[in-house]
Amino acid sequence: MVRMTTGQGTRTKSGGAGRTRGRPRSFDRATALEKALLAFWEHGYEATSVSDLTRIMGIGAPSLYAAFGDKQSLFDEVVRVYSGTHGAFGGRALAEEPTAREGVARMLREAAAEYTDPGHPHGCMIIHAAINCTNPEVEGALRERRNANIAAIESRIRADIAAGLLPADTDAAALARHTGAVVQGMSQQARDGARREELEALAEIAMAIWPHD
Amino acid sequence: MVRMTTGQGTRTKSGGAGRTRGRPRSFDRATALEKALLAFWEHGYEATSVSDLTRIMGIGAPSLYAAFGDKQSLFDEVVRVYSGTHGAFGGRALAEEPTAREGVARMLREAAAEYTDPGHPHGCMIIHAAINCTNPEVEGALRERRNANIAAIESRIRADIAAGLLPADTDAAALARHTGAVVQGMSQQARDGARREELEALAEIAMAIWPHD
DNA sequence: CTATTTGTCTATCGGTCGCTACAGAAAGAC
DNA sequence: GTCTTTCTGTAGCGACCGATAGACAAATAG
Repeated sequence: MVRMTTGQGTRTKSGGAGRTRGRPRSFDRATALEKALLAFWEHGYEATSVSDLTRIMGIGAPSLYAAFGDKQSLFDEVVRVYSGTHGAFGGRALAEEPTAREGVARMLREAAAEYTDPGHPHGCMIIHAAINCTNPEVEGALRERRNANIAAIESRIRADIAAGLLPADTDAAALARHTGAVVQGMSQQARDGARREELEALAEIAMAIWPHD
Repeated sequence: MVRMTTGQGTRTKSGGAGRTRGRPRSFDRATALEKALLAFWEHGYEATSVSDLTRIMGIGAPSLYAAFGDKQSLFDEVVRVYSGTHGAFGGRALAEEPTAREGVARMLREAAAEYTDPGHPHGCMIIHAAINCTNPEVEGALRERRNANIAAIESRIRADIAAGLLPADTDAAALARHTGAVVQGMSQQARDGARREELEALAEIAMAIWPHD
């Protein structure tokens, strides 16, 4: 296998002038990271081997370890990238819509589209990438992110209760858990082959539990 | 490690009189199968190694392979046992309650209890044991069971529509998918540490989408 | 140029995976 | 008793796991 030897990789931290010292990296770090993201998303943390990663990223194992640390720190970085891109629609919806109800409605609508997008693996990586995992740190990190997402929904609902937009006796925790469960179930069903319209119909039904207009 | 040598294992197929020929099995097959079930339930198919299994089941690897075939057929048998015991509450609820609504309500109520039972691993084995799995047969087998469960809910709803117990324009497929999503989300949250009362509150909210009494 | 620094390549490490060959042990058949 | 059948324990198979040592390549610094 012939690979490029004329290094034209991106300069990290090059503030315009100063190039780094030694031999330049022969691959684009961000591109390789995106490849790793897709692999982890599709197969999960443990089912994606370092050998899979080096093949998909197009680099050798020593390059991977030099650029990203070990497999676990590569995965950590992938999770951070995912949370800021494909996984950010929920937080955006809650932050940008005027009410919790509209925020959740948009979250579910966008989840139906995102989780079935043919351009990338189906479902949510945070929900599925470390389910059957022998590494408790990796498993726990994603669990905390899932619970944090539910807590964010609950917090948004509490804000609406405080603002008088929802009845004072609303069970914010249970309502948030319900929303989280619907999202998690939608992700599972997207992985199991559900189509976008099916998830949209599911989401619409789920919204019926909210106070109607 | 000293193990029993006086064979008193169960006689398979012994119709009362005729014992089988050679050396009797030194362990109880059903008990060992139950141990394997708990291990697979807790850690999933791939994250449970044959070495884990032999240690937990208290037998050597050759005994395991002689009694159960390979790892995959042991798992298949575990799944069948699970579906007939811990995983049977949903089908029972749908079959025994007079309406789909009451069936689903009972299903969700029992799921909250079952998924958080401290006597065994949390959540549903069918939903979680083969998520990050390199074996497509195992992964596909559980996916088919999940989709079959949703189809069973849909079928029960359609029966109520035909009987006039639900409005004729009810979207049975979407309603069934919603129920399935709630169950799957409850299972995930049970794994993530949710308590029984929290899941019960979640389930109660989910029931609000049905026509009220 | 040489010296230094950093990345890539080949080849491999020790460990674990699922699985099994083989010899011996424990039962019934005779 | 001996013969046959079946199960058990040891010991190890080839394949893959995550990770790295060491030699070489490609850049800058002087």
